[in-house]
Amino acid sequence: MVDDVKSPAELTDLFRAQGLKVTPQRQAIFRILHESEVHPSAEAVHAEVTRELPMVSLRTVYQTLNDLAAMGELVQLDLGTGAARFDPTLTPHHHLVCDGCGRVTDLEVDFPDVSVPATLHRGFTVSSTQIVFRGRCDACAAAVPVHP
Amino acid sequence: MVDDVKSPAELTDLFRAQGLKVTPQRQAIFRILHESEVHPSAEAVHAEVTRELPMVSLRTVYQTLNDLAAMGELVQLDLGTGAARFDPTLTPHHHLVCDGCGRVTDLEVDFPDVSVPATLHRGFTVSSTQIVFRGRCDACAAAVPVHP
DNA sequence: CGTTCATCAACAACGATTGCTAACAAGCAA
DNA sequence: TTGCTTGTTAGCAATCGTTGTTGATGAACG
Ligand SMILES: [Mn+2]
Ligand SMILES: [Mn+2]
Ligand SMILES: [Zn+2]
Ligand SMILES: [Zn+2]
Repeated sequence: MVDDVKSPAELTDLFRAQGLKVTPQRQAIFRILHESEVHPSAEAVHAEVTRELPMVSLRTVYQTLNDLAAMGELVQLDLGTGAARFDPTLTPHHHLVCDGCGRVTDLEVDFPDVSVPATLHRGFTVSSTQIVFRGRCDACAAAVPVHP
Repeated sequence: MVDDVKSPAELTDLFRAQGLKVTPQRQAIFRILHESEVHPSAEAVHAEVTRELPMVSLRTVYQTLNDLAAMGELVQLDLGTGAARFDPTLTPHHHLVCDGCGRVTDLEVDFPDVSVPATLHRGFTVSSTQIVFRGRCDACAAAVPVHP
């Protein structure tokens, strides 16, 4: 079972409960995240939002995404693709990252053997484990047969 | 057996073979990388270099680190710690990243079970697998006992 | 020694993100 | 409804890490 980002209605309640106001801009962001199958950057969310509300600033999008991440309703990923990616899937999972187009795909597989051996952790306390498989997605592999 | 960055002498030969000149600045960078136990950022390398050669510009450091990375003699890591880190250990391995101080520690352990199941890779071709354990190093765990 | 290339300084510029602030508008009370 | 209060927004400046540009200088290599 996958723990996804809450529905726009639930996020609305949550924001009100935190004393935050629920604006049309925020509601649009809630909706976009809830419907998103990808791992959008702030820019990408902004591009979506401005299709409905052309005047929303990128600043506002960052603000709301940060608020959601701070509440734990959204996961911020830094995968070395330039911009941070926001993940509406809250359950811990891993990722395939395409070096060609930057596409991020979920890998919902548990690797129970992956942990730091007690003899090697030297006092380090692990709070999260991220596995990133880098390579090329089907589309990018087809586009560049041999050499770039 | 660990495949480390080549010695200053070897890198000197390599640069000459590529038609690149070997300057005191570059030699200092070669030496620093060869002696480094950490995963320095370009800034950190620059700070070291300027202890010997105070006039070396950060631009030159970036240039040389990029040259080395392009030759495959140095690995550039993006671990979400702000600046890129340069890794003198060339053998594939994994990392512990401290969320407190940004320290990066090697984990030279092989996890043979970590791979993308054939039923799930959907045409994705994996070229590298990175495992990052995030958490707190001993020093940072001690510094922040309960709450920040 | 002469050619070539690297370096330097001093910038500007970049992309991603955050800080600042004046103007605005949502929420609430009367 | 009206008006007040306060959170929110848009717009812009600024930040950080990194790269591009310039032209003058100097060093490396053959
Ligand atoms: Mn994901
Ligand atoms: Mn390493
Ligand atoms: Zn791709
Ligand atoms: Zn630490």
